[in-house]
Amino acid sequence: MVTMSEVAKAAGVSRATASYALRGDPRIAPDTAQKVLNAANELKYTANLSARSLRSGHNGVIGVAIFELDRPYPSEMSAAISREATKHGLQTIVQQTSISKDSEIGILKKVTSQLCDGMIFSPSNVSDQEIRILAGGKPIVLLDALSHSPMFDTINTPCETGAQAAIDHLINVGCRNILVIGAGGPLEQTDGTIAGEHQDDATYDVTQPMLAKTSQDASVSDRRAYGCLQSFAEHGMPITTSTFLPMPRWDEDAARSVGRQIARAMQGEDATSRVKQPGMAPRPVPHDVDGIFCMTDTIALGVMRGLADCGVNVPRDVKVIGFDGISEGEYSIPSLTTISTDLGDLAKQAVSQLLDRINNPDSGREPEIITARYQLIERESTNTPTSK
Amino acid sequence: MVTMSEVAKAAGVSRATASYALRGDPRIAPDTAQKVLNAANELKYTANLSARSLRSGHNGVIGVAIFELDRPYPSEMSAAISREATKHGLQTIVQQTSISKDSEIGILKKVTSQLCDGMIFSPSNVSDQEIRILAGGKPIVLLDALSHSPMFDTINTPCETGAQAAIDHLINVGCRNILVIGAGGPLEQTDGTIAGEHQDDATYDVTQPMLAKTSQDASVSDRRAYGCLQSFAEHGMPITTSTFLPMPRWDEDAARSVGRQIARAMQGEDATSRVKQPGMAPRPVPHDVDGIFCMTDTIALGVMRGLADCGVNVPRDVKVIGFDGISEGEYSIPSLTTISTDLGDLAKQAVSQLLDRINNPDSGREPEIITARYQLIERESTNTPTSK
DNA sequence: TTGAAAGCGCTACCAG
DNA sequence: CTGGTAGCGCTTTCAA
Repeated sequence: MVTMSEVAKAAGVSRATASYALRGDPRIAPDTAQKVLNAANELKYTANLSARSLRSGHNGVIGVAIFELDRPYPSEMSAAISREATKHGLQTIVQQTSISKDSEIGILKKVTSQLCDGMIFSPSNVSDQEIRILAGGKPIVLLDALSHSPMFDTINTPCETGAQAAIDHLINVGCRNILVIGAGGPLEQTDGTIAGEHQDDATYDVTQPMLAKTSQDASVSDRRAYGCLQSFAEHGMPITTSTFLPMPRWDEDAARSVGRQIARAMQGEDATSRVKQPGMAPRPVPHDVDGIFCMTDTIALGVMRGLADCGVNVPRDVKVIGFDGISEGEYSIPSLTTISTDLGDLAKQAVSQLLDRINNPDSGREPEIITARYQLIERESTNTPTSK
Repeated sequence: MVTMSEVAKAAGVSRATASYALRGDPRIAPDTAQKVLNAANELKYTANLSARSLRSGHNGVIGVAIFELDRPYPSEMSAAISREATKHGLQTIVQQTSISKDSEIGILKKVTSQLCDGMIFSPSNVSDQEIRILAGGKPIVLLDALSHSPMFDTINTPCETGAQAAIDHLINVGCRNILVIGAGGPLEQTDGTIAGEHQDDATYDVTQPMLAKTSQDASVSDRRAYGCLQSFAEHGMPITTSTFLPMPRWDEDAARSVGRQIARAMQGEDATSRVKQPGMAPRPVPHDVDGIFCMTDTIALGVMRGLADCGVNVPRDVKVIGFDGISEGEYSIPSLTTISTDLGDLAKQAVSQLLDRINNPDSGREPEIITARYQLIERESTNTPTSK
């Protein structure tokens, strides 16, 4: 491995001069600098990042820590951040935190915060407090913070407005019995049961539980549920104990199973259908559902697959809209209408905030909360017969 | 940031002793070690990776460099490697190399080889020679090398046997006019034209061009094309100038367009159909195609989407099989039959090779070439009426 | 405008 | 078994 000393010697200057010249410091005379650059090229010199990092405290690398690498949304997000960082001359390294939930903390502590000048982090199980400690003073930008007033700059996905737009869209295309999948909604209580469930599936005044919840929580699913409520309220549509169907895990397989059960309910095989999921009490599901909003595109694709398993046609029998805008939804059959988070915008904001913190470590400015843009992308899964 | 000196002081020992104790060196007395560990815990000490790396030359982190982060196959592969590395107590960082082709080299040089003890690299544009220089002496394991005799340990996807199994399967389910999408096959010449194309789509003796090609090239598509040829030969099925349909870019959008054009050809709107793709001369496509093998699942999903756009039903009108085994294919409609590369096996082999090189840098053993396992997963896209 | 020298935090060699 | 100590390669004062 060729070191800076060798370059300096080859160029006939001192190590210090070489260091300045290589980073383009103006205090070095142009021709001296050129000599050093030539020598470096000649020897194929590359700066040792560990040494640089150790000495100066930064190395031009930022970290991205996401839950899972092999899911479409996080991986598209990481790719977008990576591309954005490149525009600023930064390198990006990505880490998945999920491998073992217990070790999530250790992973962050050990690598992401140490190898990088700062990190963009999508938290799942760790609190702000813990993150602060893990980061070791390095700048952090959160993606979808878990609390309303996070300790770090935060870029949120457009949960409230996006979800509202999703329900608006379903109503616009004629849906009147809408099911929301992946969120407990205002009726879900902390013990996992559903408020008013005993009320025999009738309309139920949700004002109290709704307010109680939305003032405390800030999880992605709660914020999206809140957006749904806004839309329902504006359209004067009542919600019932079967409007929201929570899912213990947001994965495609579970969604497919839910899709199948909804299909059977729609086909009336069982008059009092309830959806069963592992680790959750059975939940009632409306028999006359004509529109479904899923918390993520992945859930939507799974549900659509489950509906197809049982011969229910989307969009003819029921319309489906997702959230995220993963590219998979463009090529699925039917293609998926979705609230597409603008990942380019999200990445731009996240990198910009992080850079500001890296470059002005002592600015002392308050954490900023930014919401990324979104776009409603209408595709086949909510087509109406006349609209095509 | 708390340093080792502080831990040592708190524990009442020297820095050296602290260093040994923290890494569990047996020469330190158990109770001394415990004292140090307690102090470290107390102070929330974390080792500085840059310093460790600078001094000892390794830090327990391995790098994975893939082309694109936001495509299913590479991201699933990275996730698998990441999980495998964890089992060995290693951390993994992932980088995408594609941001700009020009910068691919710079990225490798600057980060992946410097921040890590070694790297697993899926090459796209750089030669072995270049990689060797970029790696700066760090161990490298290649995924799907570009040459037959690479300079590094290499884990290959099961191209030949997998592709052969794919064609075998299509033939088994009754296909007689098979189209291979994404590879030029033996007839594609270095100038991009097709040998024997003037022969009016008739059967054409491909022995010469086939041998000429397969003895030189080792790209993934060539190796998969070779597997196809084996199967065709064994079944006595002739190949024609329209058996192989190359694609300039393996992306879903281009595949969808190809799918549409094939659909139109099948529907006989144009008696002499040719598939047009940007940057490529129009290629003939068989009108009576009844089975399609795509070089990747992503292409297959795009093609199926294109066929669906034009009302062609899979598997009724034509059967489709892909390659890779991405999870998307399990939930697509129809679900996709595929040659699924065993990513667990691939990851295990890759990490194991890399670890051996890291731990025995001077073993001098020859580069090893390993082929990962695969599995044929039969799903709806090749279902026959009787088989379900 | 350049050079000398002092470390960044850690590991690994020795000596005790 | 433990402690002193010399750097890993670089950046960054401070002098010249």
